[in-house]
Amino acid sequence: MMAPRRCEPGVCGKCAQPCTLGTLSRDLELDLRQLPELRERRLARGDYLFHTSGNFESLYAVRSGSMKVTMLTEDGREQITGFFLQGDLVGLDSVGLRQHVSSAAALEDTVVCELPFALLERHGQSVPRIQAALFRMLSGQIRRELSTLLLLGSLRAEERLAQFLIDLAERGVGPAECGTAIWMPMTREEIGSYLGLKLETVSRTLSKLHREGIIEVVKRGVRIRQERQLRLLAGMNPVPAARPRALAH
Amino acid sequence: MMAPRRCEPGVCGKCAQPCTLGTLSRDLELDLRQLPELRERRLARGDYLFHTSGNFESLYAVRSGSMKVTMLTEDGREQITGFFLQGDLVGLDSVGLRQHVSSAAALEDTVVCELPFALLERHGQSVPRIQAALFRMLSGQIRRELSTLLLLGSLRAEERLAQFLIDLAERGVGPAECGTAIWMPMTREEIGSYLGLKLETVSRTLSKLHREGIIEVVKRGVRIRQERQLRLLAGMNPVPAARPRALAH
DNA sequence: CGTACAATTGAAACCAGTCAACCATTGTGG
DNA sequence: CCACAATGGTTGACTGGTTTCAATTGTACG
Repeated sequence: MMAPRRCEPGVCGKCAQPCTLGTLSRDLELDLRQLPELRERRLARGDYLFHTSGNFESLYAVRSGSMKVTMLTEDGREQITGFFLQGDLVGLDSVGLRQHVSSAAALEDTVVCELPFALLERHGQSVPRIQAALFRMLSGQIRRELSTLLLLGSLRAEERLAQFLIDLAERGVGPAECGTAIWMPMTREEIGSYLGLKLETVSRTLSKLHREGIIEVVKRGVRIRQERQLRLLAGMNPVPAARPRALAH
Repeated sequence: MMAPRRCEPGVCGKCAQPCTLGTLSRDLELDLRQLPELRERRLARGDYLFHTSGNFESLYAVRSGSMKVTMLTEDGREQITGFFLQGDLVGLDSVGLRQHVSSAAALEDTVVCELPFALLERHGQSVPRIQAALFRMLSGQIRRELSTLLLLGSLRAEERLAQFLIDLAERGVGPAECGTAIWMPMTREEIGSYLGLKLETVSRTLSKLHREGIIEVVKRGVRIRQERQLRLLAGMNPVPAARPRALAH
């Protein structure tokens, strides 16, 4: 029922079969083929890829499955700062530091490719195109966070959810339109943590959107019924933007 | 009355007198001395350094004064995504793109040093230390935004203001303590835009903190009276963190 | 089968937003 | 020089969206 995710070709090091490396596969494809050091890691739901304060050594490209990245506030509460789906790059927030500032856990069975940052840095030094690609990835992360920042700063619950759903949809296959199915691998509480809402509010708001016929919700599956209405709620132009991948990660 | 700002030595290109370049002066000091291309720009309050959709070409280091960076939501509202004080680097959010995704305006009379990004990129290519410094700056921006994200996602008005004030204080001279004076070059509305609050709420909350004797507010000047209480409100440990510069920008 | 977890829904409390009035400061033009 | 408008700030009363607390149902997994 739920949509399969985009799968761009590209072979990364030791992975036998073709795998998706998202931005990386676009930006570094040719050069990545030549990197022999890429390791693969398999995670079950709940497994941590790294923890806050652990040594930072690698970025991770999500091959399949999905992850959440969390941070702790100084007084001990946990908040999700991003969801990472197939093709996304995890770990950019700790570049330049010895230790991770966040933790990453799998939301479901997940496979990632490990990209040692020292290696990327070294290659960036000799290949301008790779250095530029690394800059692009870092600044891309900045912009995704800025989108979330705008969302948290000025939108109401309904609008946040609408934007969240459209973002999830557009990170799947093709543009979000009527009938598009969205798979949400995270709990209501996790959605709330990311959107700055309580789980009850998430549940209530999803129910409301369902009741109004804008979406159809069945557990963690959502189907868009009135794309136009949903975009309107999200404060977006009715016409899909030129470059989708706007929010989250 | 208000505290002077930290002033690290370092000479940047054409600027005759020593100037503060913040992170840059720490990371690139030696190499920057050799760059002849650095231009200086002077802005009056309200002047824009760049606009959304304008060509992205340079980063800007704030020598004196302060700036605000704003973004537009798709439905046209404006939100401030960061304040930049002396020594901060403006423009990182558009690295890797042709056009700026944000606008930057001076909050008061301000002087900035222009750092053409192509130049930095070129130098990063030949000098590993500079490439690493650029990575650090980009990832530093990511982490500052993540702090703001946590703030917007889980704190109440009072807590947001407390954290905002401590951040402003610590970006001044030395640690925030009782008696520390803070200068806020922005309006209540601008503070609210950044913190996800309405200007009335900002005003009311500042008044409340004043009434409780935690701070003293006189127009745009604030003096910390009960540091411990303020940190408590901000959800911070009473003891100042090892590395201050946590939030905002 | 029962425990644990996820999700839904209702009712009441509360925090922040909205609307509005008022004051202080600044700058402009008659 | 004064009048007046524009801007920034403060405060009050009211409204409303979200949170909080609580009860209930459904679902997965041992």
